[in-house]
Amino acid sequence: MSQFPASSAGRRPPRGRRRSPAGPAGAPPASSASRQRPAAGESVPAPAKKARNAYHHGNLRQALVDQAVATIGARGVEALTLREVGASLRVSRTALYRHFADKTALLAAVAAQGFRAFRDALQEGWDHGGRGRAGFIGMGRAYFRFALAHPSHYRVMFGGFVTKAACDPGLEAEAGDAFGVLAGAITELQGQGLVRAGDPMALGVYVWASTHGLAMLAIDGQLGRKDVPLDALVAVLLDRVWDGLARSPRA
Amino acid sequence: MSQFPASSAGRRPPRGRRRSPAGPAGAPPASSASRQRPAAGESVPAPAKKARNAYHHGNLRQALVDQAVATIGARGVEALTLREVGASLRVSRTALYRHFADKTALLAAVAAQGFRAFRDALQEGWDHGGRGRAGFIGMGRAYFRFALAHPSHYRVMFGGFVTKAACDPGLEAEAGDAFGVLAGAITELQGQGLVRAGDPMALGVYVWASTHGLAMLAIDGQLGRKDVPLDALVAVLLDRVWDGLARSPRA
DNA sequence: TGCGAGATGTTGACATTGTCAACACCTGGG
DNA sequence: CCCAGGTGTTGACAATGTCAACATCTCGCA
Repeated sequence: MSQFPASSAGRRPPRGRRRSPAGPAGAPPASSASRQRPAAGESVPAPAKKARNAYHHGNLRQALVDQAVATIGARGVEALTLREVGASLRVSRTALYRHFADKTALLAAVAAQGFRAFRDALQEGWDHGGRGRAGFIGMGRAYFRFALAHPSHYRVMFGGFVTKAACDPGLEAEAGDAFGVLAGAITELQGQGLVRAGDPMALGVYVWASTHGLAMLAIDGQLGRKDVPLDALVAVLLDRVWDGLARSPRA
Repeated sequence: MSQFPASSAGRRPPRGRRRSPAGPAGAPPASSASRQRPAAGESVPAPAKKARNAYHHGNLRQALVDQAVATIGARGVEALTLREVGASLRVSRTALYRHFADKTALLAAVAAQGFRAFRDALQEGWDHGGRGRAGFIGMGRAYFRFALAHPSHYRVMFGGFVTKAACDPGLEAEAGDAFGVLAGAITELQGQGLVRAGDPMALGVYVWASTHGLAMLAIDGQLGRKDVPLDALVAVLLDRVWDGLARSPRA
């Protein structure tokens, strides 16, 4: 939604109702139980933990996020409707407000879930590639694999639907973790003498920006009728990025 | 006030929705081939008869685009409301439908106007920098100057609000022109022996993706916490991109 | 010159959507 | 056992994009 004070009529003071939307949103120190998806994974089988009471859902919060992820994946963010999410879960349209402050908060949770999976994907690509040049390329390929396999989810993470800083400090941390994988890899490559010296953060931003940029251009159809196939573009880009990153060959 | 020179670029046949009952499947606007794209900022001999009647606006189409650009620049795309655009121009909320098929079409026009100014900015940076390495860096800086000066407009151009191919063939052409400046520069640099051989398209995508990625990350606040100032990131990125592009030093 | 067809603009209406308020239900801890 | 509060429900509302029907203006042509 708007990052600006709603132009519409002033919001009434949130009278007693609004339970702590900031409480569970960020990092609820009390309930570690509500936090139950540490690893990658897209869809989750029904929790089925508590025999659903027909009134209390059991784990509505996570179910809402999963449903939102599913809808977004299938039909895009713009098609996401709170009412439909509720209906899909056999729950009224406003049940969601017991778990999220508003639609943006739901999107933030969706983004956070994406960042966790994303981080794992990057890490996997780096490790699996052997943590050298091949690991770097592997990480890059994993980046594109993720972005192109879940373009809509990726857009929620990076498309400015959620303003991280303002919205959810936890989300910013998740995003930071994903970046951390990249920054760590660069530091390691520097240690191996494969990558030039320099602030790993700045170099990491270079790498991230390049991959992110190509992913976004591809997702948004900006590369439409270029005759070069996307795979080739990815390959060229990763090669060029590596060359831009590599230790200068004569010093 | 619009952010860009109010160019009343080539008038095309009005694409407004035709509500005529007999509308034969789209009623293709004849003579769309005569479309031309003058340089942004250029003023076509506009219909001199301005404010003529208070009923007919004179040049509502361009006024709508300008107003949309202004609102978007001031308060972001999400704050853009057709009703408000109309009200600002002293025109009813649906007057717009005589000139645009829907809101997306208006955004497409906004994007197209942005692409023209963008192309000119890139060209200017390239020329002004002397069409060598300095020109390349100048073009890159111009890129960021534009994106950061008009972040919301930039998002409309690149943020997937408009799906180019489907929406407006003209828009795709405008975007292609902007990219063409970059591709042309690369070709020229190859001719000068400064840039490695290879498909200029693919190399151009590499450069574009890198700059676009950093611009997007910056605009969407993804770099928030990093202590490295943005200027430094830009400088590092352009240097790295150039190195990745430069002729391999020993082959 | 006069006129009618189409371009341009207006008002009314509607479905959709996010969100709030007030209320109902359920569950766990004293 | 009982109630405080978490969880879910219905009703309502304002904002918005868009359509339909209508009003007004302009220009090309007879």
